[in-house]
Amino acid sequence: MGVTIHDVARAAGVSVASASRALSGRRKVTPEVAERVKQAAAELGYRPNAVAKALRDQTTGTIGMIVPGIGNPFFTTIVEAVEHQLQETGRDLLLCASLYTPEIEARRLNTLLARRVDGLIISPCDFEASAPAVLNAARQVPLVQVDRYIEGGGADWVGVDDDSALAQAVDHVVAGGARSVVFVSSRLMNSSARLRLAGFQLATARAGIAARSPLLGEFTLAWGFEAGRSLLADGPLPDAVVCGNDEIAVGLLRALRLGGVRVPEEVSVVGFDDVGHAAMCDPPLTTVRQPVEEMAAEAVRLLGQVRVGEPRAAQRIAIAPRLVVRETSRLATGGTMTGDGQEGRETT
Amino acid sequence: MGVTIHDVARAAGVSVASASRALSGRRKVTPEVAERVKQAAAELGYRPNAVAKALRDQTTGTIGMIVPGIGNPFFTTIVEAVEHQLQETGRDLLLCASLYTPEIEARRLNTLLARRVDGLIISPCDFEASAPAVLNAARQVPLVQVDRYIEGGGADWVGVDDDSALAQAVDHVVAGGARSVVFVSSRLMNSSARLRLAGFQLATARAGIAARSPLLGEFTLAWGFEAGRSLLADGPLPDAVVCGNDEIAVGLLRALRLGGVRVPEEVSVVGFDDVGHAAMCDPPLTTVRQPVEEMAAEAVRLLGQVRVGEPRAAQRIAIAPRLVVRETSRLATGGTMTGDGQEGRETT
DNA sequence: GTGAAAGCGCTAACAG
DNA sequence: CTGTTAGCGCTTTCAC
Repeated sequence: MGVTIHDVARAAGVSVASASRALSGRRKVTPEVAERVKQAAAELGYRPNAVAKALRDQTTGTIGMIVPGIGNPFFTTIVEAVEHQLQETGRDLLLCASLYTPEIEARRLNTLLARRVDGLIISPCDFEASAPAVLNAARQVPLVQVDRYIEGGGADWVGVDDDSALAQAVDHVVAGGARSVVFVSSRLMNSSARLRLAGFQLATARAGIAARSPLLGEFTLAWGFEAGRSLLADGPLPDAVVCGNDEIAVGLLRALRLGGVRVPEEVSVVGFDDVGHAAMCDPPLTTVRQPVEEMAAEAVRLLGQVRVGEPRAAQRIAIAPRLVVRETSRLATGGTMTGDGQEGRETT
Repeated sequence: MGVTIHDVARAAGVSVASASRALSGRRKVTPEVAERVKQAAAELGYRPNAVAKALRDQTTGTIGMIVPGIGNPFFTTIVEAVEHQLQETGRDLLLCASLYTPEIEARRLNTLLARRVDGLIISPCDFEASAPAVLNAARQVPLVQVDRYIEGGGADWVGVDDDSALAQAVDHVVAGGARSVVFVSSRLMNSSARLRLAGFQLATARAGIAARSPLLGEFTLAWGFEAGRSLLADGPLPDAVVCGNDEIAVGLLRALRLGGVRVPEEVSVVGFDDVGHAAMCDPPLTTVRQPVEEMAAEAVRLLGQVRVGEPRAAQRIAIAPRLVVRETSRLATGGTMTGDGQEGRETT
């Protein structure tokens, strides 16, 4: 470690200024000088110091990202997509997990700000408690929220259109003959949980069917499993269960299976996200696919638009999702699907 | 953005040196000065510039991590564990995905080196092709490999004891009565695939049972599904299938189910990793649990031991895994397990 | 086209 | 205990 541009300049017999110009190519130098410098750099194994460059340029080429947890496959997918988007523009991702805790989240925000990230992409863990830290960060650096957001609408956001999503899910099970349907999701500390519940209630009201009181816990396999058991224990089963995410749906499926309930013959189940293993559980899960790549692309694009200190209306971009029909839901015709379990039939 | 330590010093009526000392607390200042400085910093909303500090200190407090892909839940888990370990010591994670491509991997290594990470944790995607770039990086900065490693043994590594893992898996299905068993895994471009196949062959030889020729593809759900189909197509089924990871196992399970094969009555299936949804698939998967937290802790600890340029024998730490028996494998007694599907019975 | 020098923000000598 | 100053490695005026 430790060959600097001074070493390169000396070896090439030019000034550091010329060396810098030759290496960056952003300014004219004699071809002969350029050649000599590049040669020297290669021979010495010169590697530009990004830290020094960052200090000088006041820009790090680094984007900070904070998600509640990397264990949740949905967040994983979105991290992956964002990382991919950033590659395109030569930037790197500084990744943090808030572990679903506003205090940790605030701390992570501070260290990212201290590291002078050029922008921040965050899925705030708590609708209310996350707000102060997020708004404060947004004052310092371009910030866009993904999936979850904070109350008050003070910062840009890109996510899915939950109303559309839930309407598709509810209409689908209703078309399959469901007359009573229950929603199993997370407690309402985050925006996704709130929006999805609201969307569900709207959709069931519009469809004129009985929405039993929702079961609210966490976005986890374990909660889905538990909810499934309590459904089994608490009297007559609903015709359909709509879930707040796929993890819940998979856990629920497992509980129903253990309880001897046939899906979809007795109960239809619909998930949300379409994570990788949704197509491989048994039966393959009917779910609402989040447009993750689009969301990531949109988030990165938005990030480039934001100018700190330039007052401008906060953008909210809700992308319409698509229902992917697999085999946990009854079809309108009354039959069930067959297939190889890999690809579902998609609604148009 | 832009309140510096100079601003704080001026506001407090002291020199930048005193301000720095007061803020860091690493040197004596009058309590009264300390108070004034802290007050001024708070009022101005001063946030130390980590980039400047890094340039000055020649250390960034940043660890780079490169994994083949974030889509694979095993890597996700390990990233999560490493991130968690780093938090403890106030360091941050610069995360990259190589997308299973040595060229991209080499490029990512270079940018991490340019960013002057204090250390590197990598799971090299290719046993051979990854070697030059990884060894070169190891020459510049402390580097430890996790899970996968490169040929030649030139760099530190921490992972699982694959021989022990496969022995446990094979012995378990043999105890359950299996006389023929096939191994479904990834092609041999990475060390995990090689070691696991070797471990499998060793274990079957020792057990004196028929190991049919292995099916080698990728560590994905899709490959597991495909392998399952070809097993169904290609004549008599084996008594047991041991898989290179859980993704493969879950895909395979699905294919067998579609083919009308009962698991574990007709075929036992064993996975590898014990990722989150292994307990929730149907039936819950018997698998070998990777000690991910220990691996991450060990990797971070090792990183602290390495001194670049100090020649020292490369460490190789193989942690023994544990077989988690769930319901895809026949037990020695000939029966199958029952349970809530959440926790498996663990071997001691 | 090239070089000298300033300066990004910070901390650690080094004097006082 | 406090202040002044050098310098981390880089790019970019500003003169020549």
